[in-house]
Amino acid sequence: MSSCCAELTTAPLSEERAAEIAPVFKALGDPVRLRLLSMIGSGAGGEVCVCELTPAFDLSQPTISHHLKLLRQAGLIDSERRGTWVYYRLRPETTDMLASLLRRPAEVTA
Amino acid sequence: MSSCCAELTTAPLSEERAAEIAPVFKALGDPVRLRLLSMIGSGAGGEVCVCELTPAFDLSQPTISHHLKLLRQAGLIDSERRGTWVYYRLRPETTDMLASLLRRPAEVTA
DNA sequence: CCGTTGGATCGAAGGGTGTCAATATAGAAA
DNA sequence: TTTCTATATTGACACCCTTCGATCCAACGG
Repeated sequence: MSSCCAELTTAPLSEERAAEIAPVFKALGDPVRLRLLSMIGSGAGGEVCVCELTPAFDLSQPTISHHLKLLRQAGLIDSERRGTWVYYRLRPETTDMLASLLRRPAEVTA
Repeated sequence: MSSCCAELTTAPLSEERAAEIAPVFKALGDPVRLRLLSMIGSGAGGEVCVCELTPAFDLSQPTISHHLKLLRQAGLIDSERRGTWVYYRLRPETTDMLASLLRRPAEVTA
């Protein structure tokens, strides 16, 4: 899973690589998941308890749990159970990979 | 549509901003559209003719046209008709916005 | 052991998405 | 105008996705 050098603007993506990346963007393509990810990513200590996420939305607990599962399956977050509670944290490798994919090659002094 | 400073990892996204951004990621959440975007983004002269895109896939012409429409509605590409042909080009402001949103704040010298 | 609480999973309902064949539209050429 | 070619739009179908209530599982406290 190479993650270098503005792939989007330098060469056409291979079919395989596109199939690999698309699901990650798809996971980001929902407002609830986007907010969940930003809450997790900006959480103090780098992690957030589910018990803090669920009440922040006007959605049922199973729905939030479902969205968290999708984010985890996309490789965007990780979870860890400690006692009764479950904590989620960002996986920066994944967001970094997407960011570098979208970045433009440094202005060819047009 | 502010686009500064690693919003994802610094503060929770507002409901409104999440609703604004999610559709753009959603447009990227399909392998065909990702490949289309990368072909357009890496096209010589900054633009690519539809007549070059359509035969590159094992899909019908209406299907490609549909995906291009979605990418355009998401603000990721623009189209221009010149004579019989239609040319698509990248809108870098949009991909730049996404990239900066995903970027991490420069390592707090952990 | 039992009851309670945090979280995940299941199953179903409703709306959305990707794909196609058929058709429509825009421009060039005859 | 008539015809041909390049894209876009329409309508239909199968599948997927978000959401919920109901239920299950794991961990702690009596």
